[in-house]
Amino acid sequence: MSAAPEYCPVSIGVNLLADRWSLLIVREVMVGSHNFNTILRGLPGLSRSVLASRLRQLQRLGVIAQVQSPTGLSHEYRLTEAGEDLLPVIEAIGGWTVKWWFPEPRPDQVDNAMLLWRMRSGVRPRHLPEGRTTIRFDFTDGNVRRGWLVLTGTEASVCLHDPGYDVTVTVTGSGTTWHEVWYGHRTLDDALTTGAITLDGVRSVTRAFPKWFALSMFASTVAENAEKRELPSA
Amino acid sequence: MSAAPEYCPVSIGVNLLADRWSLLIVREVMVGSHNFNTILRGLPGLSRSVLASRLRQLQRLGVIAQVQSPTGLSHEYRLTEAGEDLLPVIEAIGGWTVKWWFPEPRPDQVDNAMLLWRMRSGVRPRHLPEGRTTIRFDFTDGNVRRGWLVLTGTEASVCLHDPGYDVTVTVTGSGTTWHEVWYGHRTLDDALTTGAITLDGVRSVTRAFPKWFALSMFASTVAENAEKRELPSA
DNA sequence: CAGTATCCAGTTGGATACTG
DNA sequence: CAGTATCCAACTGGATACTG
Repeated sequence: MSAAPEYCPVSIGVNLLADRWSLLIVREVMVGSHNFNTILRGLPGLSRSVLASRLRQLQRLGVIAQVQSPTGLSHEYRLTEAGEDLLPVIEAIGGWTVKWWFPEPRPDQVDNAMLLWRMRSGVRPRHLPEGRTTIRFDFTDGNVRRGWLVLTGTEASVCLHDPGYDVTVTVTGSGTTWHEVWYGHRTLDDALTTGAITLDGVRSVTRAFPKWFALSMFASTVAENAEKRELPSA
Repeated sequence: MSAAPEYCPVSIGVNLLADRWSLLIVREVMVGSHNFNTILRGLPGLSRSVLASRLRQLQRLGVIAQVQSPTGLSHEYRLTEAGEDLLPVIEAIGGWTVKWWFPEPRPDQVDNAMLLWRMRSGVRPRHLPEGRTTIRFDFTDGNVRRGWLVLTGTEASVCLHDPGYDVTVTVTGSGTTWHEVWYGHRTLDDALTTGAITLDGVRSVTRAFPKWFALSMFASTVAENAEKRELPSA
């Protein structure tokens, strides 16, 4: 902020957005976290005061807005059109990282709770039965060994303690395997046929699994890169 | 750096690249600044110590490399393939800014010297005569009132004092007009036909002006946005 | 629950002088 | 020219407690 902001699009943009949290907050809102504590939960390491300050700035920039929630009782954070327009920036950064800086996860990077949190936003309720669907994940390794994804037509939530609902499908596999699948290092098909991951429960839901369960937005890029590396020069 | 880096492409990428200078340094190298002081010159507000530190980090990241210069006497900074791959990130940020945060320049944002510096990297020597071409810019307003662009087949340099060469073409116009043209708020054609900018000198060079003189990489986007704004809803 | 206020340690970064 | 070393002021950001 010391130097006069140069009149140059890249320079201005970098000054507005390029800090440790702004884009991550935008991404978090983009994938479905719409209130303060939810955003905070999705961004480990971010402190309350910094989030508050960044939210203010992003509102000033017209990237995020506070709107009345459907109930009208409260308000929530939503992206404006300018905020949605940051998707290409986020994709470009993620795409670059995936190409140049994204090895398979080390064991200490495996965080099952965070993975469930990410999975939550990938669910496509259109391909699920009416009413509530409860998926229980049994991880055979990692920091958290069991978690629930509770899905209704409009909402997806993560529980780390038994919510008490009937379990529609139980998913078993190692946290490492799930990370590899989610981020595209390994295909779901492969993990299922080798038995690294197993699905048990209501048939219609397990069979449609790949339909309603979306992977990370970078999974296909990671997979392509892995292929290229295996075929060094065509 | 306090929190454990999350295993997520966007998060990792943001941590690696999203600071006030890294991407701007990459851009500066990309457009033709290959040594320390040249980069420094292109980035007002950046201090020597910070540049040194960022260059080290970018080398560590494999984005920039120090290579022997053609003469072999010295070395220079060049982008690696990973560095060139950051172009989409830079374009995405610049594109977003141009769409949402890029009004016409205020008078105090007009910096003719910096504009010449930017123009330097847009020159396409293919469309210029053999040998040296010297363009003199006479600005009718702004911080710097006269500047020279000295172009050879392989190099383009900026002088703020008379280099002494024969002037091939003299360009006259206000700094504000040039900013508007360069960044796409106004077309060169328009500025020439209204006489806001005039070109004098060797005919073949003036006639080919739009061929060898490239505008900012965002000029076309700025122009498109301006059009859209004039036709509110089609 | 959704933030704000306060405090303080740690880091960043600008200026300047210096070295090879 | 191409950086490095040093110094110090300013800012950042985490922790915690507090308010509506």
